[in-house]
Amino acid sequence: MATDLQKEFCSLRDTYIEKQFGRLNEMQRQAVFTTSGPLLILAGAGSGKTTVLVNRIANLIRFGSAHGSSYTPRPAADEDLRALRTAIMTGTDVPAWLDGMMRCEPARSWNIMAITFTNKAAGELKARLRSMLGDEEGDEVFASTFHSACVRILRRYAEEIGWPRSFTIYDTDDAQRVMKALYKEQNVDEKFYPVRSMLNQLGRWKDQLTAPADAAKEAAGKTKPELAARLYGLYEKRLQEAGAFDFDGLIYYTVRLLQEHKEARDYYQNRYHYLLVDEYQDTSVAQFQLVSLLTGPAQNICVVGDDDQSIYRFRGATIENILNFERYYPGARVIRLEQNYRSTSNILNAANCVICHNTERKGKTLWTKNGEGAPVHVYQAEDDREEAAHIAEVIGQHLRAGGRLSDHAVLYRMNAQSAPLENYFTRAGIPHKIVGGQRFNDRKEVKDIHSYMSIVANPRDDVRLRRIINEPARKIGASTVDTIAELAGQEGVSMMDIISHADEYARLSRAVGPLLKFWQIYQALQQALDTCPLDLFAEKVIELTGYRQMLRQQAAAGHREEAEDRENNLAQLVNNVKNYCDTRGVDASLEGYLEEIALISDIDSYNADADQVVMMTIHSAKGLEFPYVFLVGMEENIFPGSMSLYSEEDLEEERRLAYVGITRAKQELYISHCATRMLYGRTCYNEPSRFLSEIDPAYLETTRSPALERPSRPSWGSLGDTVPGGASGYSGPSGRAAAPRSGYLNREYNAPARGGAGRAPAFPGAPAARPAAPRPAAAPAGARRYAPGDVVMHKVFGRGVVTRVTPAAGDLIVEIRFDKVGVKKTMANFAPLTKVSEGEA
DNA sequence: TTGGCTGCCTTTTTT
DNA sequence: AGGCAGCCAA
Repeated sequence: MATDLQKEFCSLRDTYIEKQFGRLNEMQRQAVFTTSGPLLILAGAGSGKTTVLVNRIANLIRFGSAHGSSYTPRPAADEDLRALRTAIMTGTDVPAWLDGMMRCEPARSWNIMAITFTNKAAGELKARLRSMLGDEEGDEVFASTFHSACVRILRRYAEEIGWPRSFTIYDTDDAQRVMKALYKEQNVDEKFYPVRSMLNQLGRWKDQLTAPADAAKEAAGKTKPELAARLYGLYEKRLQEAGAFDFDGLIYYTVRLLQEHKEARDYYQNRYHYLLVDEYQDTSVAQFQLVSLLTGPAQNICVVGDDDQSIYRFRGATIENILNFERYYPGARVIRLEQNYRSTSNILNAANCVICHNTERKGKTLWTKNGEGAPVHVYQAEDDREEAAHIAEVIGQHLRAGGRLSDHAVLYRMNAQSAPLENYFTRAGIPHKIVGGQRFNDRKEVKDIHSYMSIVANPRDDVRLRRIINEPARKIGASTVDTIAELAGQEGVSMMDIISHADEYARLSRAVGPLLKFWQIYQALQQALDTCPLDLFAEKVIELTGYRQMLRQQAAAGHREEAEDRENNLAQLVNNVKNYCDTRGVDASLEGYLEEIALISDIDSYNADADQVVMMTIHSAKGLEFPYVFLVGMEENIFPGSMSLYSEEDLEEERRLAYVGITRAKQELYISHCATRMLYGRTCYNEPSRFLSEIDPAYLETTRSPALERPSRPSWGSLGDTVPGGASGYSGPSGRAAAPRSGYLNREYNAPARGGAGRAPAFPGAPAARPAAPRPAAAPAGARRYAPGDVVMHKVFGRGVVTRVTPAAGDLIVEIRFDKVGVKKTMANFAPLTKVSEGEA
């Protein structure tokens, strides 16, 4: 029986704990104080879910389930109450001797596991835990991505399920190579069943935990599924032989391991008492199963997600996980976080309007105490180029008013849309960064060198071996490689084993020279690994394999630009290895490095600090926020994409994507669409997106391009205003100069390759052979010449004075000191620049 | 075996 | 438009 003193102590303790989390709103606090049992937090965009996660972990560690309980480890004394009251009043921590009474069944930090989807999210979580709990305690919480968590588990138990401890991780490209090899062996026609869709199918099976045998049963009698199921079995076998997992395999086999091996299961269930899962709406069946296996009977599982932001259904995410959470876990608590701290109400209302049109959702309406803000700007552009110009102009206005470039993000549906924007931005001299698209580690030369490094770490890795055995060319052709593979298959050894005694096989006699030479190179690499630090090893790989020499030759043979680029990328690779060594110190290992690069992506290295406009797909932008967001290409066939127009489910996913895009904006949102656009080399006329018409016009402010107000005028009629004298390219005095290679202007130097031709289009996409005739008088021939002292008007940066002019690559680099935004460099032929007055020559 | 040319296809993609 | 795969000629 609790004494009155104890009761009072508990109530004061509640007050104290509440105050510790006083900056949270009521719903957030409820989420934090629900410490045990299954909990589903439906967290709307911008509702502070990371804050909730971090605070919930902090509460688990500092107070456990003390809040709202009547537990005290010993009878409370007057002195205890007094100290507690003081702490509450002064806002200080309780004295150490009270610590024991403040907590009930607290968790230790190493008993907590938090799983996210991206390295970036995991990193952010870790950083915030460190700052809340202190470095030491914060680091002890296991926060990682699904995939790294699985790698960690498999590194411990892989042998239990027949994989080597030092397994390799295959990316999509590796997987494709395996599948293509299988197609060849099995005489499957790629046109009958494209490799991509085949791999998608296998991925879906793995996401759904369907084993090859079950897939075969399910597929019986249907030609295509039967083929897929057969290849599924072969593919998995092939990967096991290579000692590799693909991305889906990492999850799939971890689940299998935990299902089948009690010891492994018990280990993790005893180790982790509390599980938290972020972005739960993006989990697959397999990931759900993984989580529930790790949770064990205690069911202390907390998942955070937003069904309205589920945008990876196409990759196996099942929105049902979130919709059915309560069915899986009877008695689960559901808490909705609907207060938004990010956006203005106009932006939020627009987002709500759009998402309301979906039927498959839990239902949730975001609101905010932030003001109404500006209406959502909708701009109808003439074409994609003019859309870019308009965005640049708006950014320019903000800059002149003191805004920062990095406050602006341009978001699009697909990577292909970045090209016209990027063109305009580089030419106008607007610093920008494209996130996503071709990743550094996906570049051919980088992948090649990594493949060499992989086969040193894992000689069984036939896929990577095939990749580089003739790269650079060493007279080991496809037929030789096939023979080796066949021999390896017959003898049940790896291809490298065959190569190491190539001279013993009559069938390889023709290629025996090159093969033994390759074997020598391989041995030299192994030796280099044993004797050098890792970064030097990487350097030696580039050298010993002849890769550098090959690039040098290509450079000499007239591909200088490309070959130099590649060599620079390899230098960067060596740099990355060095960085890896520096951060890992004595723990650095080849396997560790390869694992890291396999699991890291472009968005992870996105750094919001650099003052640049960011451009990325909406998918990549999930989880990010920006004061000013431009949502471009809001057109039917683009957004929603033409592939999704005929399926209600796909359309709903597109709509969620639109919702994600809209809710990235904090202060102002600019949505634009074009009357005309170039897509796949074809001119398209797309209607404005249906998502636009779903928004109540009360939240919108619509403007059109001036060019569209005069529909009879040819479209280029307006170009002259923005690009004076565009047609008469000034060619640098001596034609092409060597391109300097620094700064954000990098790509511009290459751009005007058509340089001195005199008929170069003002912009890509502008009519190429436009005669000099219909151009406004404001742009006389020769307007492209600038001299220091000239006063110019730039469409984005405003008024400025030319400080320096340098000829380069058939164009002029004009350095201008702008009144409002400081010194910038632009290209004379392409910048939206007008001369106001001549300087003193 | 290599390289060049032609013809095809084109979403999104945290890992 | 552009990147890639596949085919053919040397």
